[in-house]
Amino acid sequence: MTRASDLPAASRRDHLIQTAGRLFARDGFHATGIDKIILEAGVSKKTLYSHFRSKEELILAVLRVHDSAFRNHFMRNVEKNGRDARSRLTGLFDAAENWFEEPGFYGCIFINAVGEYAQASPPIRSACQDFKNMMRAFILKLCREAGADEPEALADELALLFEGATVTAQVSGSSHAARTAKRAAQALISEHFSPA
Amino acid sequence: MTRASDLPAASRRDHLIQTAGRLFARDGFHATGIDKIILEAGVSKKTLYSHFRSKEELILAVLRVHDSAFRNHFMRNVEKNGRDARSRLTGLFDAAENWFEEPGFYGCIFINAVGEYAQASPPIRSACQDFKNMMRAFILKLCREAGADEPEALADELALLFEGATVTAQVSGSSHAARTAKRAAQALISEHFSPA
DNA sequence: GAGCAAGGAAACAGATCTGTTTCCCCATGG
DNA sequence: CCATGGGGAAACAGATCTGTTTCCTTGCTC
Repeated sequence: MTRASDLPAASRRDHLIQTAGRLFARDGFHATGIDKIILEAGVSKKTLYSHFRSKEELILAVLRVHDSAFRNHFMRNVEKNGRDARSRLTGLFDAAENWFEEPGFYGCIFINAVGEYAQASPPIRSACQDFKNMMRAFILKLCREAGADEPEALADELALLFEGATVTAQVSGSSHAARTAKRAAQALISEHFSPA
Repeated sequence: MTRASDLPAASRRDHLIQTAGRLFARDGFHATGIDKIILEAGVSKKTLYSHFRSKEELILAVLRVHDSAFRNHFMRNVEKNGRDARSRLTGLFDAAENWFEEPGFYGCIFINAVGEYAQASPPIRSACQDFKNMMRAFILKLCREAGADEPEALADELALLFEGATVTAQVSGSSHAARTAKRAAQALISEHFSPA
């Protein structure tokens, strides 16, 4: 068990964000009360509110941290396992499969956040849009590096497959959608390269 | 304004489901209190609880009604606008575009429900899985009627595109994803037919 | 007109929510 | 040894949540 009281303030902040993120992902945002978060994190309410002005600010911090952490982890995974640029494109969906099979996978936290806060909190909605834009930019970079004919069009299509696989994995509770997406991606990719 | 008090009991039930569904879709499930629902529906709390044992039961009723209503509406739209069986496959995404452009579009209510209740309420999760299975079955039927080579595989792929477009439209607030999905679908479909 | 049933309005109960404040402990530095 | 300050525990405030109950009005039927 992590002893939060032994940590310096900066780490305690990270620890809170980590804990809150896990609970938000698993149970949802409204369903996760502040009391549950501080209990799980082993921290007092006073400490939480010394780091975050409100629950909304904590949610935003969770989303920001998760944004960069997930993208780092995911991009590294894709870049490492793909030999050439083109195989990295299908590698997107191998990385997705790994993600879906992680024990703490409850779908994309940004999509869930939009479902709960799209109308109530524009900043939260913006954070989610930012994430999707960054992911799309990463896919686009891969498409360019692979030399696709219309990289923008291909990136949009692959991003759709990725979203679809994520949601389907969340609802079904199975990672099988990743394989379907990969198969579809292969077909789409081969259409976006001039005949060698 | 609909005068709820003038309606027979059966219609009042429908009216409550309709109203609750609109609020759930727009603001989320936890964020929509019973008080807001009865205020908007013009009905007393006593009446609501005479029709539904609990909020969860109301949510389940909303999901069940929305399931059949949406599928009816959507299937009719697809069947009507597609001349031949194959054009009905791409027509899926024309219907999606229409859906995304409706004023009250806030994404797929089932996906949002899973985000909020996957862990807390197995019945709600089941209702969402049922919906996704029915949609997949409809797409599969279209694939078979069109004479696709591997209808199951194609149906899975098109369903992924459909999910991806829905989520992307929700997060971005634009219906553009429907066109991207249609373009990708055309490529996938052409691969699933033996060369004429 | 009398009786009856449905439903609205609103009080109520009890839990839970976010966020603030108080009090106390304890470690650290002079 | 003492002062200071960070943080835990918990009370507190005030709002809001689900769900129940009470009381009253209204309209329908006999």
